[in-house]
Amino acid sequence: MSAPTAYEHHDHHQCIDEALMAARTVCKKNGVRLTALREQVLTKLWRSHKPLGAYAILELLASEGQGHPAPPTVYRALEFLQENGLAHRLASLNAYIGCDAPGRAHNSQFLICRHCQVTVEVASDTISSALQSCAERRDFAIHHSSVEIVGDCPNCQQAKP
Amino acid sequence: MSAPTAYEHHDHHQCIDEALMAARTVCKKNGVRLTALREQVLTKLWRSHKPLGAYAILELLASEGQGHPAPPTVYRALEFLQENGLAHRLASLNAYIGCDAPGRAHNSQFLICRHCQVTVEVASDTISSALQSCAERRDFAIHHSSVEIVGDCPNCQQAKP
DNA sequence: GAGCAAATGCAATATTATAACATTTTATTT
DNA sequence: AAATAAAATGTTATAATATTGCATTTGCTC
Repeated sequence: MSAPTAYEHHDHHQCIDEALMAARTVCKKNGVRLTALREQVLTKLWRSHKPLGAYAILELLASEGQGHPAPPTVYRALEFLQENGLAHRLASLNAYIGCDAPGRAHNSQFLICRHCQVTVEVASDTISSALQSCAERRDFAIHHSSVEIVGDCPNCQQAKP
Repeated sequence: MSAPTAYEHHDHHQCIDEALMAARTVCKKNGVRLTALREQVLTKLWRSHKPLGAYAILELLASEGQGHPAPPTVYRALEFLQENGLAHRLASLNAYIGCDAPGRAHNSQFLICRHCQVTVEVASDTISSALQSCAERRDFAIHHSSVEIVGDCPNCQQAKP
């Protein structure tokens, strides 16, 4: 019984709830505070299986009554979430997404659909070790890596072939 | 007798010249025009083994007398160079770099030094096929990918350990 | 050289992100 | 519980990156 991928129909409410629970656990363990604002931002990210831009999040917050926050508010929350492994930034999109596996070591890659933008996080050991061996061969010491694979997700391949 | 990597000392003038020759060949083959402006931008990219931001290129152009071009000028040249496989955009840096192997199919990855910014393009089959098999397993059809590995290059590891 | 397409110039503006400083909230110490 | 320190958030302004739309020029074809 593995978790459904974003492409499959699933109980999305539950999916969000689980993410929030996991986030609380991680924050407790890290001795940091998952404040209301940070939790709201994380929720926005999880409501969407698509990456959200910082300004999109900003609008979502504004549209939900919480006043009209300014950019730094969102960027700081995103920074916090990233530092604690609860969210990722997708460089090729300038957008952010909730992390699939908070708490676990982070060596993830992303499959980004160029039609529907649904984005799936994967943690492929094969890819990781390919990166590692490529770097080693060149005496390069990896600090972190960004692997973003853009293409057609299963749904969109069917839809428009 | 393989080409030197960016880390090694080498005849950089020759390195630029070769890149320009290769670019001319590619453009002829593609039936497109390597105009003066495009060639200047490509030269700027090759003068540096470090990725350059669009506005940095803009300043270099300005500082070399050619009037004071506006952003679209540079962005259009960069777009052209990318379309013809002569340059790449590094998403994680919002910066651009000359392509190492113009003409050849493009399946490249980047090793970016976080200290000196020297960036090396590699074309690892191991990585490519790892990406491919990861995607296949999820019925994802790759269109293109962005692999940017950030860390410490050989020189900088020695310098500040 | 007239006509057309491609390239460039140019002005304005959109989008993404950060800096600097004031205020508020939370936790800690007394 | 009041005083203090630390963390988080609010606010304003601005930096950095990128694009749109339209005018002009350049180079090519006939």
